[in-house]
Amino acid sequence: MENGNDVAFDIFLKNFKKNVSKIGLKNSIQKDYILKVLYFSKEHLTAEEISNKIKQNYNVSIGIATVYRAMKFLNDMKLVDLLEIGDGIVRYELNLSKHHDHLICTSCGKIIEFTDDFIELNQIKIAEKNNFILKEHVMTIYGLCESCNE
Amino acid sequence: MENGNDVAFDIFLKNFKKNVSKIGLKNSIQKDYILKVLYFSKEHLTAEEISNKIKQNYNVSIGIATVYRAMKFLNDMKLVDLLEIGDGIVRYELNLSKHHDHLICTSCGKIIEFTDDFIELNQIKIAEKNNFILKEHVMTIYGLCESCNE
DNA sequence: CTAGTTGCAAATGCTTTGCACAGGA
DNA sequence: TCCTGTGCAAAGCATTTGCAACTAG
Repeated sequence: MENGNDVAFDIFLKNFKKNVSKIGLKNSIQKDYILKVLYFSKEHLTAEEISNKIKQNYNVSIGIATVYRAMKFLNDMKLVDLLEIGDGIVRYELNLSKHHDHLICTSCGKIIEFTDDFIELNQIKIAEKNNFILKEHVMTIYGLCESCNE
Repeated sequence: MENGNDVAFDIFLKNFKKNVSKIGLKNSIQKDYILKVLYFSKEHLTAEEISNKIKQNYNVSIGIATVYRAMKFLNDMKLVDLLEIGDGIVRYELNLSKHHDHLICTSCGKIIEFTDDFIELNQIKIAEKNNFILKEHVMTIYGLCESCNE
């Protein structure tokens, strides 16, 4: 999958490149690899991990500064979400599907995603009640996962 | 208030000191001032701000390292909660009342606290559904506050 | 050709830590 | 006295930035 062809990813990448061009910016092989790694990774990766995976999987070296700049760019484009789990290192994930939140194991660091329609609805009410124009929300639940609780 | 007497705070501080002694550790004037500032501040303060406020309000200088060490200590004692709003600087608040969440204005940085029983209940269900032993949760809603939306 | 992009290294800025000294118990 | 807490400065680390070289359009 990662080294072969994936039609969905190809379409996604093509679309991304088109949008980049549309706003007058330039595409690069580096951004392609970064998106590829984010797309095929189910995990929430740090900048360091993204760089390492590109090296491992494709034997291409990308400067860490480039990764950080790409993440900022992708975040501005609303294509990437940031996740802070409290250890001072920002993790990134592609924002392809609908909004979801996270369940984090405080013992092993495992991250599980979940979606909850009630929370999605509730945040609107809370924002309204406080006269806020809602933008987004982050909900993170901390606990012990099944394995760590044995 | 801040320079006068506040019975509630005095009791709180006395109790804190008793607990510190109970676990065989030592009290210090520095921790007293740090707690005092946290107690009377309605805001969520950074380590730097805590140190500055102590200097301004009481004309006492406390090393920033001491503040960080105190925050870690107070956090371990579950007396202080950390708040990360995404700018890379950790903010602290005394955890005296029941759990609450935050509404943050992405324009001016204003922080409003709110409590929502539904969210409190819902997190339990979500944790259970994923076989997690619930510890705590953090919910943060981002948006534009009234003033910033004019 | 021209402006955005990359890579490296240096700089930044928050937080932590080593160590000598001060000060609670 | 003994051991923890403090203060300072240095170290650590993730992230950002300056700049020269590179490259897409």
